[in-house]
Amino acid sequence: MSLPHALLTALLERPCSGSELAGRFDRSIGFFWQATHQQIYRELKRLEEQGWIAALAPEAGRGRKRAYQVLPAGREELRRWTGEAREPKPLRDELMVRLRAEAVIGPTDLVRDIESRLAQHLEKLALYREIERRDFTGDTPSRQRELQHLVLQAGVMAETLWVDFCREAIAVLVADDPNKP
Amino acid sequence: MSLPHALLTALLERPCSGSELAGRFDRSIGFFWQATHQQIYRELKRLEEQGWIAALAPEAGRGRKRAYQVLPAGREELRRWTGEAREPKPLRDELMVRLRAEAVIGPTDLVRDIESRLAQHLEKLALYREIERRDFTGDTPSRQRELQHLVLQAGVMAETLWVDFCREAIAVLVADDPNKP
DNA sequence: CCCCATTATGCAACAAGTTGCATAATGAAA
DNA sequence: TTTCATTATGCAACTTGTTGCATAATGGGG
Repeated sequence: MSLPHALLTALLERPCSGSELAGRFDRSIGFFWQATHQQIYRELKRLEEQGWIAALAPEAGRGRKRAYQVLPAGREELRRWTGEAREPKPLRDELMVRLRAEAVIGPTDLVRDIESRLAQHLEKLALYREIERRDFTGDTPSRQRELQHLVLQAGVMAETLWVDFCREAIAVLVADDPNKP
Repeated sequence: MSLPHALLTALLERPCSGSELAGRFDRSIGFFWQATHQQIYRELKRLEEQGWIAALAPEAGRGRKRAYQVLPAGREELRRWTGEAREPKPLRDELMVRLRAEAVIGPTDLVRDIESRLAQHLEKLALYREIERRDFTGDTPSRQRELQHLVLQAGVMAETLWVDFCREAIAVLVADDPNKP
């Protein structure tokens, strides 16, 4: 149950409309939490019914844009949820299943996919580093900025891990495959 | 759509019953892919209907234990799926949402939860290292063993990343919190 | 022998994620 | 002015994950 809380967080950072939220979940928030516009609207409706958010007056422009803001009850719920004890989510990635599958089946095209993944992770790592340079350079930041930087660093660490892992995987997959040079 | 393929992989590694699969998904396979027994039975039924697996004769013992094995069509499907191009799954962890939430709300009990997580990740890292020492030490292994080792290494890398990240997070959370020493 | 605990299988309800499709409102181009 | 493209919102169906609960079969203990 994290989408409602991700929405509360995003709206506390900046009140905005459903479609703007969708855009933010495709980009900045989407680096660590993803959601489709269908999900977002579904959840916004629920949050409103629960009295955690309220819609503002509709805005001018194309469509029927309507912004939302967090109410005190919503803020309190987010505080409660943030501080509660929760279990870490174990690693769960289908690439691991595929590696185990190739182990038992023999050579497949998996190594090509991993090469493609390596490129994608390198690209994303470069993007994160660029964002870091652009947004988190300079003087002593506020606590808020430090925490935001921390979340970005998690992304950097994750992409770095995947880059390293892809390289190792390629080495293993190529080493014993008679069809590869 | 990975549970069916995880099941095919597990059954190719070793034919066994639904409840044994449930046990393996709680332990070894569960290090990189998790599933409840309800899911497993649901999926086994589907795999059987699709002609990818077949049930063997019931075994002696408590309950109604029935083992499954993979059929040629199932093996072929697993080969196809393993080699196909697939997108990497982006980072998605509610701890990131919570850190962003604390950034906008102010101090909560999140640091206590992260301290608890640090302990859990250290413990799991030690477990993985022990498994590595026990199962993957010695001479030149087969390709299969190398790939299995690789998947375990992914677990080691992931736990190491979480250990490092928890430490950084604790440092940031504690640094500016007037309620912490 | 009977009872209880354990093992094995599986139905059901609900939540959350994914994908397809739709309507309403507006702005820009012809 | 009309038409088309874009923006914004949202319903619906399905899949996958989560949790509760249930029945059948067997073994062990009293």
